[in-house]
Amino acid sequence: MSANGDRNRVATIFDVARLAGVSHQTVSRVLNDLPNVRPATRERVENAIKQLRYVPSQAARALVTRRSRTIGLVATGLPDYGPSSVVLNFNESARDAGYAVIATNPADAAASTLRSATEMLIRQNVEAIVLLAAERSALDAFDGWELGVPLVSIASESRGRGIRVTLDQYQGARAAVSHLLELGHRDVVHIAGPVGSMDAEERLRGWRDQLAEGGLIGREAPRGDWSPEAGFRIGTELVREGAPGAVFAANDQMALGLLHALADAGLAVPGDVSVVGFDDIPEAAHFSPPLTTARQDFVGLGRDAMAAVLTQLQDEEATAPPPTRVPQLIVRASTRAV
Amino acid sequence: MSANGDRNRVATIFDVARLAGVSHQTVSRVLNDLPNVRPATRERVENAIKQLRYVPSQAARALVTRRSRTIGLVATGLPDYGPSSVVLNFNESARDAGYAVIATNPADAAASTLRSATEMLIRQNVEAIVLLAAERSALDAFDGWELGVPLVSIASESRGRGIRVTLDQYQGARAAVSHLLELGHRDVVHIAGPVGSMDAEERLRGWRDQLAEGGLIGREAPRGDWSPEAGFRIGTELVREGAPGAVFAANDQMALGLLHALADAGLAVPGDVSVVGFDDIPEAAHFSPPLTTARQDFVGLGRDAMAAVLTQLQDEEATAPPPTRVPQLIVRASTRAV
DNA sequence: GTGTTTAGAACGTGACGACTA
DNA sequence: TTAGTCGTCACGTTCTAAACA
Repeated sequence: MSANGDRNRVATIFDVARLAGVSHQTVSRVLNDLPNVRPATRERVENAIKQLRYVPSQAARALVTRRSRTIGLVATGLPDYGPSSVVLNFNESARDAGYAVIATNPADAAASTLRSATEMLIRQNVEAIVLLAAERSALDAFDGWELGVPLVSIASESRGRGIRVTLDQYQGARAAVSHLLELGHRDVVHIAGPVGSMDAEERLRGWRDQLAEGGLIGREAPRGDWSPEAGFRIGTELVREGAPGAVFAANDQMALGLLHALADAGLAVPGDVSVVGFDDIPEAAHFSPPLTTARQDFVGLGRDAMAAVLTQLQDEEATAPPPTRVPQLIVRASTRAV
Repeated sequence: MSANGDRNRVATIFDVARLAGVSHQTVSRVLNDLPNVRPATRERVENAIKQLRYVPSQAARALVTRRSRTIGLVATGLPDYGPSSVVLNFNESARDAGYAVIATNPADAAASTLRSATEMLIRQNVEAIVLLAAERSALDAFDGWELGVPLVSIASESRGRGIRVTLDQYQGARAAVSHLLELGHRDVVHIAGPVGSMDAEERLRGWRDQLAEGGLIGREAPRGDWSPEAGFRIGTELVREGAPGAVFAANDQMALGLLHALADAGLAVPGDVSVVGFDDIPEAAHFSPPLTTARQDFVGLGRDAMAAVLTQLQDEEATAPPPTRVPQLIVRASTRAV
């Protein structure tokens, strides 16, 4: 009957106070590391806390301080490697700053889905909301919406409200294409990401601009959806039309599918076709052949996002935007001079 | 000055009550969908809520109901595909059940790290804790620890306290090896995962038992750490010792590194060596060659975990363990009959 | 009576001013 | 004066019981 311990009662600050022979207010001072507590008193209180296995009620605390020590994260694009890494690193940074993270992963990027996911976070009284936005529409869903808390968006376009942190997709793409041009390639096809993806648009723009700077105009392939399957399908089409000398794929997964299609067609990489990807996922170094790609600093991005949150929460105006991080080209074996 | 709107005051239940011309208690009834509210009254209250953009304070609610509507998730093994998928699907299931998830990702699996991460969740007054445990030591860190809330662990071994949900690594491994045996292979090497990983141990055991049932004893390769690099390194060593007829790699990433090493050595897959992986990551279908592997139902696992939480939260004893899910072998082009 | 509504008492903290040695 | 301590109040909700149509 009572084997599972039916003492539901949990110790409160008053229980601690009684056991330590002080007032609850003194216990509160100890809990919050405030001064003006005699060391001996402090010790008695701390012992009582340990003895009763007392844990302060975050609910009561939040009620009176109006601070939940909680941040809401709306993350799209999971479980892909990039977004997953950002979430992971954001969580770590938040923990280091003493915040807990309530994460929610909308099933799709529809405005209504995003809003209801966010409303759940608001109901949980998060102190700020971080939006990891893959698609432009995700940003738009927040337009003209007064959340009541600061908003930080991780996105490749500067639209909508709130602070933005980002990785420089445009420069990353230019570096990738520049590498191919330096190798003497002139026919550089781009397999772009899906319409509506801000990363996809920026990489597409970088590809086009870098080619234009060399007086070239690139062939546009159909756009993919980031998946290896898309890369394979589009690669197969490319081969049918006549394979280009070089392909810049908008991410590593599509590059993988492309490699598959080229191999199936009996084309050698980099012998016949040079391939560059984007992201540097952990698998990329062991593709066949190992992939040249643009590495993104997801760790830094997660940290930037949390730093932006803290700025919003502490200061009112001091919003020096974080320095934008530029992807770094990792040259492996999938590219070669013509 | 006041451009950013210095009205920090947020509407309370009393403000709504006043505007609707009712008592705060009636508003509460409306909020909680309780009966005995006249339709006309309900409508007036709902209008007032909308007009004031009122959001109930979860803190105040949690204080009086002692329910935070929040679940803590301690996740190890991120950002790998498997754990990431489980987290993603658990989050969705939790949201469907009306719970928010506070996730924390301990940097390492040391007991102290795990405990402090968990203590943060306890301080947030989560109603239950879910432990996504890759390593055995993670489970051990919770041994003999009275959390004060239900514990559900997602793990491949049944040790420690709390309810456990799992995928059947052992049967998955047997299916993989069985496939190779049916193809006529006798020399089936296993590249196992790291010591301490429960998944690794179960897959190793499945490999050994399935071989033994055929009267065979397998060669043991050095153990890897799940990474493609480990697969490449161990693969290179295998080649030096004389390549086996078949290899069962404990996960797809190591299988990828192995494929890379075999290709470098000029060995054909599946011509010279057959390879089977584990997980079926999205990339696996486009490896060179496409990988035969054991697909895991991470979606179902996440759901199982949330179902277990709800069971713990609602009933006291009705703990029918969830049915264990068995991985499904996906046969592609990396295996062939001898 | 019965369906609706109301007033007051918790819940467990932190803020604040007052009290003591 | 001042370091240390204490008592009262407020935070915004749900619960309980009583009052009203």
